[in-house]
Amino acid sequence: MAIKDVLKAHDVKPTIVRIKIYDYLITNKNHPTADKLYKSLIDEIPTLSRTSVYNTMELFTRKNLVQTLTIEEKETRFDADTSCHGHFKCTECTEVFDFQVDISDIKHGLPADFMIIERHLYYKGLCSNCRQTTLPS
Amino acid sequence: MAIKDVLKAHDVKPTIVRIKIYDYLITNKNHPTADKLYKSLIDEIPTLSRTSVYNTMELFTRKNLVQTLTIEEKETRFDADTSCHGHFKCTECTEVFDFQVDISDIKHGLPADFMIIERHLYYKGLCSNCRQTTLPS
DNA sequence: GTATCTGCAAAACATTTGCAATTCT
DNA sequence: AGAATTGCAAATGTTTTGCAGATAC
Repeated sequence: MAIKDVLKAHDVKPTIVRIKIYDYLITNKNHPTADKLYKSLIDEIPTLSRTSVYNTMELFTRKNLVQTLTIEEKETRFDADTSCHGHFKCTECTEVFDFQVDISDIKHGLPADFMIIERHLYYKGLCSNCRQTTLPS
Repeated sequence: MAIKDVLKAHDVKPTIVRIKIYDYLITNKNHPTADKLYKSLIDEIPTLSRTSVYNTMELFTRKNLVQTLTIEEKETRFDADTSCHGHFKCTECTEVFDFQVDISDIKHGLPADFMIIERHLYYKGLCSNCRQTTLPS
């Protein structure tokens, strides 16, 4: 399905800015911050503003086209994969990796009448690469 | 054990500011932000500054006296319970609840050579109260 | 031509930094 | 006195806001 049709299917009008941003997200599954999106796209869209990136991501989140990741304070990241999965952030290279996990049926101690809408699981640690580099023992 | 001894046990010199902050955290298990801590303690310690709150929380985190919660962008919260447990944030009343959960042995799809150092699980939704209030059906 | 989208500049906020004043031993 | 702690004021960095100009149907 073409990108513009994905946007339309989520009730989002396909504009240049939105198509390019969504394209970036699904092409580079790298959980970018707003600033990273801006810097990555400014060459392609020289008139792009940070405001538009924020506007777009707010819209995408509302329309469920992306999910918003809050792993580290001061950096909101976006993920075009809205399915339920975990995130691993390497504290050394700062890369964020997706991982598959089923957290929908974890036994938890919450009262039964709490309504759970979103579930987030993230780990922090060292990825394979950085583990070897920083702990050369 | 007296608070000052808890601090000493974690290699933290017990000063008035530090004792009051730690006292607040274990007395009100309400996952306060830095600003909430500041506002809650300014009456008791009229010379208190936000800087000291930040300094203290950074020290406490480093010395493993508290854990830092990042659930929502733009609000870092602190929890004096450093054991492994989940957090539920009610999006209506903004309250954060602890819940008991065992996530140490969740089956995940990460490569075996990733070194996991921290695990965080949080849910968002509506607590019992707000569920009744906002969905009166 | 009207509604929506975009972008600039300024504002808002949380957090950090540099440095001076204070406190503790 | 000397080292650590504290607090002020200014700086930083991210996100938001108001509004004007551009774009689309």
